[in-house]
Amino acid sequence: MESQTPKSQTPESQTSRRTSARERLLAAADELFYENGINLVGIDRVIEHAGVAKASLYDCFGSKEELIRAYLKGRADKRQARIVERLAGLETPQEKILGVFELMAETANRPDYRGCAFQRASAEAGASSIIKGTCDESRAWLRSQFTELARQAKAADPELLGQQLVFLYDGAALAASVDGDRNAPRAARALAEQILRTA
Amino acid sequence: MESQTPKSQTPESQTSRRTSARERLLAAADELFYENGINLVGIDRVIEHAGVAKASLYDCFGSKEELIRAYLKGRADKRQARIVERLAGLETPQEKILGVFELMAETANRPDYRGCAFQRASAEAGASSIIKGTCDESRAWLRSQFTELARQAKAADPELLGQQLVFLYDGAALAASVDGDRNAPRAARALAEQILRTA
DNA sequence: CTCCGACTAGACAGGTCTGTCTGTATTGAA
DNA sequence: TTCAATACAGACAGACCTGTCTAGTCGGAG
Repeated sequence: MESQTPKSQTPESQTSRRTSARERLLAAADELFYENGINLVGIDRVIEHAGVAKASLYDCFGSKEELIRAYLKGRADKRQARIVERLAGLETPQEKILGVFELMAETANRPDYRGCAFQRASAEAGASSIIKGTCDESRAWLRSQFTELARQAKAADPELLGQQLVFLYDGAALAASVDGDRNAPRAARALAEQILRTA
Repeated sequence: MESQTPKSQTPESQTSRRTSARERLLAAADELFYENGINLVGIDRVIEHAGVAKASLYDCFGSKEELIRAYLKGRADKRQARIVERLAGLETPQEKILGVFELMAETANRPDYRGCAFQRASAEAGASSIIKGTCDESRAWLRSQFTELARQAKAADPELLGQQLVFLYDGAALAASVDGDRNAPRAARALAEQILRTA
């Protein structure tokens, strides 16, 4: 332990406080942005909720837009991981497709559910291609999952079925949040099941 | 023509300029709010685009929120009239249901299409129950139309089918605007047709 | 002709927003 | 101990926002 790799030790402990501030900022941003919308939440509210200085925010992220991007990327990664994990436990492509809707039903039942973060951010993002691009990525991933599962289910037109399943997913998420219709994901699941049966 | 009804003539000519200012404001609001979102468009841009003084705006509407409400109400009325007119020319409830999706396909093909105004306003509206309420009204009306048509089509569960048709409608509108998927309404129509056939 | 209601132009107040900057405290490493 | 990095608190600038207010213009009705 003399002085083998003195440089490789520093980054971890050096960044311990930095990541702490960064993580607190991300957690606060996630909570506030998702709850109230990205445009109605100012920087000051975020740093106050995170218990962090304003300068730290701009050291870590550089701009509000970049903080929003990081918030959306975190949401996207978490949703993707949830879906992948759920699908891994299921056998047939039909079960997997329905599994996505069941997962949404569970998520939508949580009291802090406010709908799909990417739908809302897309609606709020004006000319910011950074924000819109992050949303598009996540949407494209979900659609490709549905399309691939439709292909495995030997659908006549997997692209079309994938597209239609996204309609159901988006429509149910919207109804669950905007209309407060907690049963929406189950109704969407029921329709997906019907489609898969007749297809 | 001596002096029969001097009082009943005045209101029309008196309000001619007022309505003109009001209509110009509404037209400008419709264009700017729909194109850019209600939160990203300031009062100054609206009055400049309308060629109207700021005081006139506050004389006519009293607040930005009320202007937004009027803009949404106008959109709601126009959409409702379009749908009612289209349905009147169709015979069976099945045709009528599909007619709503055909109407959306036509609307979504217009170059200035930016998706459903109520979806976007709902996402942007924070705590404003006035704005949210106006959106909810229009959404509820569409859903009741679908449900009623489903009942006429002798669906086993008209409420459920109406709900599911709204999923398709919302999902297609979202895909058409957010993903730029111009074919989305036709894909939604195709699925609606399939559901109606098997039901 | 005179008055009144609608409209215009634009200054102004008071607030919020993002982003920058100064200066200080802590902490681990050399 | 000394140095550098990290984070802190908070003032500040500059822009933008909504909403109010003053003052003046104009057309039509009495």
